[in-house]
Amino acid sequence: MTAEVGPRRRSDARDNRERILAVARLAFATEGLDVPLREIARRAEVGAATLYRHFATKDALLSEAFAEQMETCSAIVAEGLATPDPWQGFRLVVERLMELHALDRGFARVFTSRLPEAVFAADRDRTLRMLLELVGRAKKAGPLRRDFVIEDLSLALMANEGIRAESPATRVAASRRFAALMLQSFMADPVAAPLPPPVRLPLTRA
Amino acid sequence: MTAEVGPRRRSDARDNRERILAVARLAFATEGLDVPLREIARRAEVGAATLYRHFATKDALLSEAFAEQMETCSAIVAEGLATPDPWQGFRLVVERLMELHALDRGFARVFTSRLPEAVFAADRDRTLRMLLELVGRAKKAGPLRRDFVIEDLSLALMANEGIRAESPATRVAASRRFAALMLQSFMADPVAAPLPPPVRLPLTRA
DNA sequence: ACCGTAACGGAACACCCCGTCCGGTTGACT
DNA sequence: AGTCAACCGGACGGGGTGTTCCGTTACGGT
Repeated sequence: MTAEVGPRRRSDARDNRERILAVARLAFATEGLDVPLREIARRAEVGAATLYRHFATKDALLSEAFAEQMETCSAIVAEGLATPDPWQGFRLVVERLMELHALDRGFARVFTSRLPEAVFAADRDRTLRMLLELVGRAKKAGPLRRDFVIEDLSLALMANEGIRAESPATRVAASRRFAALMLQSFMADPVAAPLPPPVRLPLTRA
Repeated sequence: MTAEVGPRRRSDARDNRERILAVARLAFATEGLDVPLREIARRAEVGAATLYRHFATKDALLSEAFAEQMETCSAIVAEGLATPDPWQGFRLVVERLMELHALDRGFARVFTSRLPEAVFAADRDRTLRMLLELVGRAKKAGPLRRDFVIEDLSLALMANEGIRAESPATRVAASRRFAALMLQSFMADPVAAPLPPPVRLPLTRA
């Protein structure tokens, strides 16, 4: 799936493609999905048509741009699954996923929606299976409440998306506290643990 | 501020105004804030200009449309404050506010943003003061964790907003479970209590 | 050095939105 | 009934977005 030589491509085209992807990733991450394609083209110093020649539609661009993050998700879950203590693994997954989603608004949005573009479906399913396994272990080991369902994680991630803030830093800080709260509520025999510092939330304008 | 007779108005105009408000409330509640004004005008069987004559700008319409819900919020908090057991009061407030916000997406959005249109500022501040009082009592009584800050409620409400679903019913169900989870994490000496039923989340498309 | 063709970029298309202006219509008071 | 202000709906201008058209450029193999 990578580095197929394919028909010899012109090198400038290849460069443009990379540049567009890089710019798009940054833009979507920091500004969300509704960044105009024109703007991305402009920042990549490319005409609109060029962008469309490389990515037939906006969705296509989104899929490609987020493939990387999708793999990061997989990796996070895999790491959680590899952690000896299932609860620690679960906790790590929740914290890391939420942080990732807080840092990349666009990806968060795509992740909780469904753009079942083939690119995603595979990773998604694999990740989901690993998650189910991890959840099973964490329940069996005791700390995760028995009535937890995988949808509760979706719920938590969607909710995490709702957290808006002026700066990414603020958003991450708020998200961190939120993750700690959620984790607390996921415990079978909860113990009130200290939380990350509260965040002053200067409500966003839009 | 209400029912000023003012200069005799034509009755048809008055009717139109009411109809527009009713339609707008419904539309904003079920579809969010970005319903085109034209669409609202169309549903109210009124021309665009008519709508603008009654409400100078979209923000003006929003303010008027949500004034009612804003009062409902106040009422909820007041009721919570009037509840003998502070924790029960707090719990009631969280549950009711979240349900209200789940039922009315538009209002939720306006509430967690700041449209400090004079109409709101007053209610908002009053409500906030009551909330602080309630939080203080709930902490003093014991059940609410000491490191809870009022921003955590904002956080929870924003997060609640992130919960998307196809139907309002699904959204409310999901929101209910979410509220229960959050309440659990707000407790100083948490006891894992049963949760509302989990919700299958057929991820939304957009 | 040359030239075919892949790749390019700006402008144009089609659509949607907010907010305003205009000529015809209708309610209410005399 | 008559009159006039207030109201009405439709058309208009300005701005924005995803996507496509088409004349032009410049890569890269010979």
